[in-house]
Amino acid sequence: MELSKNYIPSATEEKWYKHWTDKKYFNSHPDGRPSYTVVIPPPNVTGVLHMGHTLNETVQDILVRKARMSGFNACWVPGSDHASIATEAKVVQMLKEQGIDKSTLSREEFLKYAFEWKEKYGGIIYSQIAKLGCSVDWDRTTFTMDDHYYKAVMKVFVDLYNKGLVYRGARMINWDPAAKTALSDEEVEFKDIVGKLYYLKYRLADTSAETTDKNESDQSFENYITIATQRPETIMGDTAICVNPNDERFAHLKGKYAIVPLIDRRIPIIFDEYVDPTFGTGALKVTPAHDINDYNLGLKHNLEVVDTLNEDGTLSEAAQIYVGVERFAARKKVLVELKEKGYFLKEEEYPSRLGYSQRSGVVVEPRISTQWFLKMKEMAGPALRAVLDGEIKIHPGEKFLATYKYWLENVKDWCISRQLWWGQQIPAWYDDKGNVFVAETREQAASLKLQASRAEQQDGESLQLAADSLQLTQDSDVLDTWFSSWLWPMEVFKGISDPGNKEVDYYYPTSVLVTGQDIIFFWVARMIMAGMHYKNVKPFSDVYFTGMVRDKQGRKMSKSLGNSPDLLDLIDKYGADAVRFGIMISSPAGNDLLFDEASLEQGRNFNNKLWNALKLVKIWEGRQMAEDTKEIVDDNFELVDETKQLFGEIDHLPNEAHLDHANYAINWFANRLQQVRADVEILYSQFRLSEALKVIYSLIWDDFCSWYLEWIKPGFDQPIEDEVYHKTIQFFEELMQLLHPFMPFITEEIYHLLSDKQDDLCVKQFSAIKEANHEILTSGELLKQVISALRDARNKSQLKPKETIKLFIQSEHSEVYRKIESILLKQVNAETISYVQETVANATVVAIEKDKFYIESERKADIQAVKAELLKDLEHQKGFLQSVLKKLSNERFVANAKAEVVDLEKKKQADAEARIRTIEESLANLV
RNA sequence: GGGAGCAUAGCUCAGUUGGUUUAGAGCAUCUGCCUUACAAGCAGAGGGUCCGCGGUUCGAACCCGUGUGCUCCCA
Repeated sequence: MELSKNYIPSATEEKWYKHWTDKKYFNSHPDGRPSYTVVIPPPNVTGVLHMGHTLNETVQDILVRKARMSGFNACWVPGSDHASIATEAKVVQMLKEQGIDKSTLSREEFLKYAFEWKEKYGGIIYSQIAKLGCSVDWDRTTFTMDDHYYKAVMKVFVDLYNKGLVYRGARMINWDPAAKTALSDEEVEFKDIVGKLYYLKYRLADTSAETTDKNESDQSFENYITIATQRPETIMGDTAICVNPNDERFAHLKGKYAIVPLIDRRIPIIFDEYVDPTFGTGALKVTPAHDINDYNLGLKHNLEVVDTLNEDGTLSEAAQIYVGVERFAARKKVLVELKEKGYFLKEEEYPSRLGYSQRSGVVVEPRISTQWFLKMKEMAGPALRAVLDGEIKIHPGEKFLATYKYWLENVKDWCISRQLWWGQQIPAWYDDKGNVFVAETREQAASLKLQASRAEQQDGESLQLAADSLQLTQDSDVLDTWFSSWLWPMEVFKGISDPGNKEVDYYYPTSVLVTGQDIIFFWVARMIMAGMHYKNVKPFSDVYFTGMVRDKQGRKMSKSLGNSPDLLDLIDKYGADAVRFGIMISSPAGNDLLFDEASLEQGRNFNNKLWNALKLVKIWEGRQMAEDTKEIVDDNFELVDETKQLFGEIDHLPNEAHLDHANYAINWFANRLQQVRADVEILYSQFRLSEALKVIYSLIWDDFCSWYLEWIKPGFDQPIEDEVYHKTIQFFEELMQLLHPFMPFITEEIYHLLSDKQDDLCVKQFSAIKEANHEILTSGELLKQVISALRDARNKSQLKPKETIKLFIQSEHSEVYRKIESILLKQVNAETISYVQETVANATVVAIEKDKFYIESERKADIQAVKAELLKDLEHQKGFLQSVLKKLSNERFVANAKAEVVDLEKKKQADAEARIRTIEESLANLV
């Protein structure tokens, strides 16, 4: 079969993904095997996968595929969440473009449009997940608004309400004036800004007169108090001025009143230690409706609450002036008027922080509003314990444990209601008197009301009203999306809607949760809360936090910066395997990763390397020697003596040495493979996937391609021994298996091209790892070292690759080199190798350990260059010896250090001395 | 303001309980090669005050203190 020059990903990716899904390899059903369960962090239904998702999904796929190939019943559940605010905003926008105003629609009509929109665009994200090669069980795809999921959310809400954990009340909440909904504390992002502090004069009211004189505003400001504020547009909501009781400057104002500028409201001057006398002027204007701290002051001092803002952020009737003007425009107008009327003193720059809505991006308005809340203190305890006790392990732990702990210990109640339509409508019903009945259905709510009225009036006669005739109105708000996604690890297996079912018993708790560190509170902590509350069992054993994906310059990827590449474009350009490789190789666990397309190029090059190695091996196919099929190496990779003899007796073997050195190479690589497999296993267990990939990459590129294949490569047009060929195919297959979780497509493709297969790599189980033989590994390292040093010497002597050399080896253990002679011969392009006892004159000399290698060639050796090289090495060795001697001559070192350490230093000394002798002898020879 | 993390080659990072041949890798750079799988490649090389200062120790990239710089979280 003719193989293309380069690997073409597009040709194979679709084919294999279809094959895997047709074979139902990704579908999981409970069985006797241990489960390995992962639930996808549901991307929101409106979106497309960005680079952060790509990293995330790749990590999960690696873990899941590895588990699937290691005896586990791997189950990866895909899905998406309904993203209340984001989706509603998009649907509203779409309707607007069609000339439809949301306010003209009924709830039902709007939801019909929203579901249509979801059907149309919700699938994009799934096709991207598939493109990336993710081995999810598509039959389990879950959406947070699915019927069973909806019911589960209702059930949980009602249950928590009945337990007294969910309550309704008027509180200061974060209000998004663009989305016109409440937000939770976590949905507010604070940004540093340079704000302005405006100093304003408030006249003091004349205490002698009960009512203020209309003419007062014309009077000069003889008696006034100066306040500093960042929000002059809120002065119309002022209901007090507060000063510190210990501040002597204001002591005389006790019991006095001040007049709010522009609207002439008379407000008391109150005293509270909350006020910092050193900030601003030491006098604080108190606006209980528009600041959380002022709100608390208001509660304490029984102040009036004047809400001067509408839900869309414009000034309300209560403001009296500039009604209907947007808040920031109003600020400008108010300032102008304050200046005109002489209330304005000065302004200064002031570094501050402002809260922005995570969803709409507008400045969040603190607002008093009646909302539904979940008590968090009660939920936090078990969630904290599960992590602190180590039941759930966080990776990387040192970074996030403290954050997690702090949040849970200081958590405030969670505002769970949203003034939106897209989402689970709150299952609370009100009667005309404002009584609330919380139940999963209207009927149950009605019967609750019936019961309540029965309890109230014993008279049964008036209660003939049927439940359905009761005029109940359902709460028009929906629940925060996170109030549904916190049930995710349970409800994807219907653990809430159908508790105790077979599936949830088998798959829960899940194995690992892979997600971004930015949703540690939004989602991770709350999932742990829900899991502990409803199952009293952790939702997952490990949490793996990936870092943020940034661009090359370290900036966060964002739509506004336009620095986030399109995933499908990248896959088109480099192939899915290369994208996976690129993002993983540059992604140290838990650290942010600087995304650079160069790493994808590296991935594509790696694909190509694999492809070319395949081509080389395929050239040998059919060129194998018809041969006795006897094994040449046994299970321990040792050469079987019998086989050795057998080959020795076969006269048509063209190059006995070739088999000999091929056997050496096979033995070495077999052990090297086992060694790396063991290393990779440890790295997996520590979630150090980036390093695992690096190790595998190097094993394939360096050890397999650059060394092993070169060592066993037969001469041009020469045949290859059947056994060497098959052993090589086997190695190649094992390497593909090892790499498969990281780069599933090309590995499956090559696996099948190497030889005819009935099975698929995707589900091929890993064999047990064998203990590697360190002797052969060390020997291989020495061989590599010798080859590299001799090649370096050739380079430095400016020998062309084609020019041959005569190599003389002076060693006390020449048998070591005789065993690998033919490899050495080929690798350094020597025409002969001889063993000598004496130095060889006028040759380039290379000293390695205690052995000396002389290179003789047509080209005269550059004695000066060789000498300089040796002197440099000598200096280094002497310096090293010095440091060792310094330690050994230190009595306290010898007395205190462990015996092994001292012995090691002694060995270092002996080795260094031997090397120095070798170098000095070589130098002497040069003169 | 409170807390956490980080600082090692030009860049991105490893470096396990302090001792493992006077610090390792990948990428980038430089030199030489179109060598019969691969120039998206091969062979080789150079490159470090382990952020500064102080301490503990026989011995510190590693432990402690301190300063500086960066990042993140929280208020």
